Amino acid sequence: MTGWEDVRAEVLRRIRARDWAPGALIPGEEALAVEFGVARATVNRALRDLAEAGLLERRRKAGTRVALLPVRRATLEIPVIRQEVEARGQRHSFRLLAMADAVPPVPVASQLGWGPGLAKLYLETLHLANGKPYAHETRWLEPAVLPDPPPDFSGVSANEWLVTHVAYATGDIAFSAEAADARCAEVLGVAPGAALFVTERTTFSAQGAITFVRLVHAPGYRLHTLV
Amino acid sequence: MTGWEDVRAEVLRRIRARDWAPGALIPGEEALAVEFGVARATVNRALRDLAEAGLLERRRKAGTRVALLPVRRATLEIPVIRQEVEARGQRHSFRLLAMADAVPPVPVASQLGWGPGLAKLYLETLHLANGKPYAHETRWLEPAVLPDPPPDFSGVSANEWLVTHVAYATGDIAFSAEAADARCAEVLGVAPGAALFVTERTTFSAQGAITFVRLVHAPGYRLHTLV
DNA sequence: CAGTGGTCTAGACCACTCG
DNA sequence: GAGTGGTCTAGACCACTGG
Repeated sequence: MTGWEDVRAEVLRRIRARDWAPGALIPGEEALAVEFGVARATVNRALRDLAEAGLLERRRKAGTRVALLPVRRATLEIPVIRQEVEARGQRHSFRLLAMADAVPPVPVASQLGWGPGLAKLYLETLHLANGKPYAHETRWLEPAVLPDPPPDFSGVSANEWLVTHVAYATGDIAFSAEAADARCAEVLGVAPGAALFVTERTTFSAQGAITFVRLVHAPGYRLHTLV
Repeated sequence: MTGWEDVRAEVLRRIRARDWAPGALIPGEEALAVEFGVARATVNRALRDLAEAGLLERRRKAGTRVALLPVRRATLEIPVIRQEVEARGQRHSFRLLAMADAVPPVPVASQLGWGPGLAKLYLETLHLANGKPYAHETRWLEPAVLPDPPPDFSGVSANEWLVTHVAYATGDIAFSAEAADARCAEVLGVAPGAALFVTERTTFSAQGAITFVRLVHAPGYRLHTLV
């Protein structure tokens, strides 16, 4: 009946009830373990969870404090586009619009740590949901990560091939709102200047930068947190 | 030398190296504990972490499998606006543009489970960074959560008051791109139709809905994940 | 129903850091 | 230096769920 989730719930209750005010030091793990009648490891698990959520601040020797200004932490799921479309009950397809060796623009190259003037693989893909434009993908890809012969990106989207073959890399994701430029407007079938949701991702492996991808979503796209 | 992070690193290496292919069953905790020469709890901690990151799928009795299409999970930090502005090295200020009792529009009321026709508190705030428009906040607030007398929202932004006084509630966050309407354009000083980044949050406590807030950010706003 | 992960315990040592 | 959280261990029981 008294598991770590119960401990977490009780601690959370005390925080909300301001039994423990923001900024205040709360009792140590040992004391709480005695009070709740559980092992210290159980208390530790509960407090660690609340700390990860941003509600507590823990430091050795200094003890555990209630966060002064709790930073909301939210988790997003970024699925493969095919999954995303199919989760909406629609049929996913895509068209490879362009594929070429080319020198990436300086901002892209510098962000990925690619030397200036080096040619990389450029891919432009239009994703469709039930045959209607869903997202416009432009991608720069380190050709060294590809096998020989390279995969057929007109049969498998680069998006999906990378996830399953160069998986589990680290990276950075940024979201913004941008006005549709001429190319996006044409491809997505919207008016130039329309407000579009943009996702930009850089992906690194231990060997270096793998890819930079920019996804411009069709109007109406919303990104949702879990819970 | 052999902690749970070492175990996680080694498991991650095997996944990346495809020693364990996507979809494949990996050895049980007991077996791995023996192999690595650690306690089962240590293996458990490592595998649980990888499962939370979306790289493994664990089910009792069925065992642990490498995720077929690893869904990228990203964590965002949503700070209080004042912190956000100050983190950029700018000075935060705000102006309370409107405050009134009013009946929220039907979509808002229904999303929050508020009965139709009930009046709530409406707040409209402009946040400034170094005196320049930063974000336009429109908020519907359950008046029952306010103390008597209510806080002075022209002195403390509702954003910040709520975080420190009704903190630690659950909720839902959505992001989208929208064209500036006349009001936003005027307040933020941009052209009507400009592409703006919009954050919408609903917040619930155990007692029910607390608030719905819509933040329209000035152009150039980018939302970034942590690593 | 049997196997796997999920959790708890009691004790221990360690790492960090505050005073 | 000493107090606090971070982690490990060995063993145990439990909960879920696949076959």
